[in-house]
Amino acid sequence: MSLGKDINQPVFRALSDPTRRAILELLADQPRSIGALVSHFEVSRPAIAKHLKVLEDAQLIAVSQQGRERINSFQPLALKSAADWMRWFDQFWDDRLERLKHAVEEECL
Amino acid sequence: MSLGKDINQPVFRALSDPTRRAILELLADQPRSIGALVSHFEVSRPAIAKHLKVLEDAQLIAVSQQGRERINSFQPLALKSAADWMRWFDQFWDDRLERLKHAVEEECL
DNA sequence: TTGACATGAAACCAAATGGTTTCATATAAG
DNA sequence: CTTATATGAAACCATTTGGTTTCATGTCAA
Repeated sequence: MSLGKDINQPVFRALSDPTRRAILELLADQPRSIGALVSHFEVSRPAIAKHLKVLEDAQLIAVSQQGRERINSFQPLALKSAADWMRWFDQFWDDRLERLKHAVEEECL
Repeated sequence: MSLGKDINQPVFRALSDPTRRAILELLADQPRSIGALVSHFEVSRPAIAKHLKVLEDAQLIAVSQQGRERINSFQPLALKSAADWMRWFDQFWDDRLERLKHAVEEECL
């Protein structure tokens, strides 16, 4: 089955946490330092730092040192393969909808 | 931020495991009993049963008892909100591509 | 140089996760 | 009825996860 390679496992893992998804949304708006991110949450700075590490490992963000700050920026590309995996089911979902529509039509005859 | 409601957290949680994603693909092909699923993997039946529980909690599958068998069927609808969340970044990704294209064009002048 | 600030890193912890084995139960088949 | 099948359920276990606190380090500013 489609297990084995599973190139986007790190991405799915990264997306499984709500805080990480929120971080991603914030970084999609604009690149930010860790400190700038922390203020948006109620967890400690090291906690956010760990989340960023997970996101970085999944290549969902890129990090660049700027003086004493680390600027984290969103990396949309990494989302693509995961999004593609989902999109396949989307098409499937449309099919089902279509079938349901047909079924309802039949029933109404 | 978009934390708080997070209606699709169970879906993202469920998708974070490769075995669970593989199960979902199998069920998208056709509904199957637990036993029919187990043969596709190298883990024990209880392990698969637990995965199915997670998928069911996320409403990614529906279960119907048929005699002594439990038939698990894929429920595409639950994927939609999660897919939508991703789709938002897709558009963003296209934007970036567009910007990059413009940047390259500028550079070539 | 001396602080103050932004962060890295380590040690530690409770809870969740993914897995197992064992035992119980309901149903289909002889 | 008896047996084999399909599953549920419980107990248990190692590892991972998400979080903390504490301490070290590098950099900007006075």
